[in-house]
Amino acid sequence: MTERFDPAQADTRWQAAWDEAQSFRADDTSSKPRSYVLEMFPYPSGRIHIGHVRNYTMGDVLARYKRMKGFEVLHPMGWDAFGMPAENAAMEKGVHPGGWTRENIANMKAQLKRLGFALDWSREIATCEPEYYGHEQALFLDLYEHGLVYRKESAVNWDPVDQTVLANEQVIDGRGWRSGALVEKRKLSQWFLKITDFAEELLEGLSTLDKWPEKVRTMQENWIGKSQGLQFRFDLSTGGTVEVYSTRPDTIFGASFVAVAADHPIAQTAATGRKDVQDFIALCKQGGTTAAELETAEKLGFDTGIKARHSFTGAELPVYIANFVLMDYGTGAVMAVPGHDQRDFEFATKYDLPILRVVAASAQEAEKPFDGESEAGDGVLVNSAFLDGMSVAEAKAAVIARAEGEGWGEGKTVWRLRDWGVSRQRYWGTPIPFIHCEVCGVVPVPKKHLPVTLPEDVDFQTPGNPLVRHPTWKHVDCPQCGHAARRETDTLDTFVDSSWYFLRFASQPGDRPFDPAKIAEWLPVEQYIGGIEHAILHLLYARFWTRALARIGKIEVKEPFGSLFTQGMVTHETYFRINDANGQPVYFAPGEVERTSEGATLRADRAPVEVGRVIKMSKSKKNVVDPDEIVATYGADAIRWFMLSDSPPERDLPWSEAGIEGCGRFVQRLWRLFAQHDPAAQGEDKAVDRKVHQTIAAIAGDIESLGFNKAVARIYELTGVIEKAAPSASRSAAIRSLLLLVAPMMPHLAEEAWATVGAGESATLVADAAWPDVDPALLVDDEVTVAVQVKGKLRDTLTVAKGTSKEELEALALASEKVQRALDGAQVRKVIVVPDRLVNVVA
RNA sequence: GCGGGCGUGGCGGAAUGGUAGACGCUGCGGACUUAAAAUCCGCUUGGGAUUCCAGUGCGGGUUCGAGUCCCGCCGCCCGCACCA
Repeated sequence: MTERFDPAQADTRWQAAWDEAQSFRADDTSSKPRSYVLEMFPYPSGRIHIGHVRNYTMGDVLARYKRMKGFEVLHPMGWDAFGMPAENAAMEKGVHPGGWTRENIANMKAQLKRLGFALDWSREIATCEPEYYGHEQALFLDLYEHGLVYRKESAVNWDPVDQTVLANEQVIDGRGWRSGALVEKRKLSQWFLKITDFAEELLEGLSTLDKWPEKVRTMQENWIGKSQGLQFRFDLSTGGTVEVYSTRPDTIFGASFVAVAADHPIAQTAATGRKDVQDFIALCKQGGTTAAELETAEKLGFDTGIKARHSFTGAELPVYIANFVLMDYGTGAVMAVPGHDQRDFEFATKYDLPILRVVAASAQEAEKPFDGESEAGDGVLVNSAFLDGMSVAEAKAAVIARAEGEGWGEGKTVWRLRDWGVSRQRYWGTPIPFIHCEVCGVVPVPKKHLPVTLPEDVDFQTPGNPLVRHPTWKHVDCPQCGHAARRETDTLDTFVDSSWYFLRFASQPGDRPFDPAKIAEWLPVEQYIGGIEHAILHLLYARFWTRALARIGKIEVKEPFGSLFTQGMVTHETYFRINDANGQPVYFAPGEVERTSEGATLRADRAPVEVGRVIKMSKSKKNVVDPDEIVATYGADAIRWFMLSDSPPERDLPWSEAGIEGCGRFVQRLWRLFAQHDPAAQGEDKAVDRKVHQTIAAIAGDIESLGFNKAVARIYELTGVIEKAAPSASRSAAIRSLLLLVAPMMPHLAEEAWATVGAGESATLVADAAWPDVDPALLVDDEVTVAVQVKGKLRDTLTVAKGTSKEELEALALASEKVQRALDGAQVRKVIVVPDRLVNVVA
């Protein structure tokens, strides 16, 4: 073996060897048990980001480990290739979205290959190719046939200057990002998927996902938001009624006004011939459509002059038009209870409306004033006639029972979850396979005409959807009546693409989306790994899509991801100087900066720069590092090792130059140790044997629970033990085991060393070698260290045989000089003994 | 605003309610070397000076014993339905 490990040549050599042997190709016909390891596929932005490296390294270690444990592993990769950045590039640089995307994919694929990931590239998918999205169109039509797709009006962000629909992220402070114009809400007829039909199922399914993080399940549960409430009617002074919904019918006696959405029929009626009302409604239409924006915007209202008659008290409640009430939510009208709802409280304060207390900590506090905010907590009902003295839950039930008995309302389950709007007024997405015919209405494209492909000749020089402007693409004949008709020009939300790609990975016939038998073999995904930012939307949509396909009989599996892991971000320090002219920071890249223990200086002028906070790597803050450069300098194994070291995988990982250097050093340290493998060495070293077997067992557990940082720490520990041990057969066996333990993490180093260490063994590639066996007899130590405390404070330790009796431990502890000194003659009241762990003497 | 999470040395972190700081990074000291690199060894929570005190964001509580459990704060991060 050479003196130094040379990653530059070893990396490419072993990557080629794996390719040639097709080591990581998943075999559908294998008799081995299956394991499907999947990481969230990337958007092809152009370059692999260090966060991808972390994500894919984790999956790779698990996939390689599973192979060593004898599983047939499916570990595929693909590209979430539709989306806005390609269109932005087209507008800014005049390149075609398709060309731009495909070039990015080629670059990123080469980058991934340089990292040595054990991926089955024969199953690579790009969602922007008709071979993928054509099947998606077929599935969309299947859902349509089963009544799970429909059209309705829904609001979008409209840029009145660019005459285009904006994504939420394109709206900055209520203005269009390019035009700077004030954004308006505009209603368009759009396509929806009936995810609400699955609300109950999706909620109940969460309880089966015991290998998902608790926090993700909680977030989804809250998102689905099942609530039991009362839908009821108030009589209006203008005649007729207003239908309202409340999840807190118990607080009905605290209602002091009624608020309706700006596009509620009552508001619309009130606006006829009233300029002031029309102006207010127009004001409500300003601004974006996001929940955060709506809820943080100043609460505005307009008193219509209409009164609603309170069902119990007969009080006349003013009816306001309010900007914080949403038409798509419940009935678009609410009974406002300022005392027990914060939004209502702010509104009431602003418009000087009564704030009544109907829930209090106790009956004695019925008249207690509010302390500047509403009180949403539990308590006892007060000032509420027949409800007085009840708990919130009892009062809810009582009000619902009364309303139903008297016929003015009914208990109703309402979900926060809304149907999924999938229409996008954009080019770079899956065309929605429908045709609009003046005679026949909305007609699905016959499946035999799929895929509906995107036209290539499009122009991005004008804002708006190029599909609408295209001279010929949208003009087709109606498939039913043959008359001239128009294609749907909306494309699908890219979340649809990522809602079934894991199925296509498992099976990819040419003539249909997948083969259900193959899906049954591979699914559910054993381990899914990705960012916490996908905790709700992507994961909920993928669960929905899977259940929808199961309901219409396409597949059997109901939950796509058996186990989920959400990894943290990769972060880095920021370096900047404040620009004197405008007070804004000017950022510098890590490569431009010399870091010292005291601070940092700019290489260019040797003058200091500020060291800013450690934050998520982002181009705008320039705190990014390029994985390719790291691989070129330190090799793939060093960057992989860094990704696994130190930080728990679910937490953020701060990148540091010193850290990667340390990883590079450790690769060489292992190489030197592997070179000491001596098959002829004789003699047994029980301590080394024990350490090795304990480490093998522990690391297997660490990898299976994705505790990579712990596995790394154990490898450091074992390395230290082997280095210090005298030569023996045990030591040589330990070196061989260590090599196998690091093989999933540092596969190139492991292959290079295996050529020597594993010479003559059946597996010629370490990629095909088996995980080392554990001798259970070697897992237990025969001696243990027991802590001795006096009144909970450590005073001594005892080294005793494992299993020493309670009585003996107590005697030994009391005999300790240190214990006696700490007791200082005090009377021993009690001795707590936990065998093999500790003795606590209580005085 | 609403929902979810996190908080331990100079830094990343470890610790089934049972010895807080494993392991790594940095820094400092030493060995080897003509020298450097590489490598190896030691020290590295604070205070007090020998075996003591304090300490896991802050304030309370439960317990023989709390980083871990409970209550109330503070700070930071993620998501909020058209970013992916």
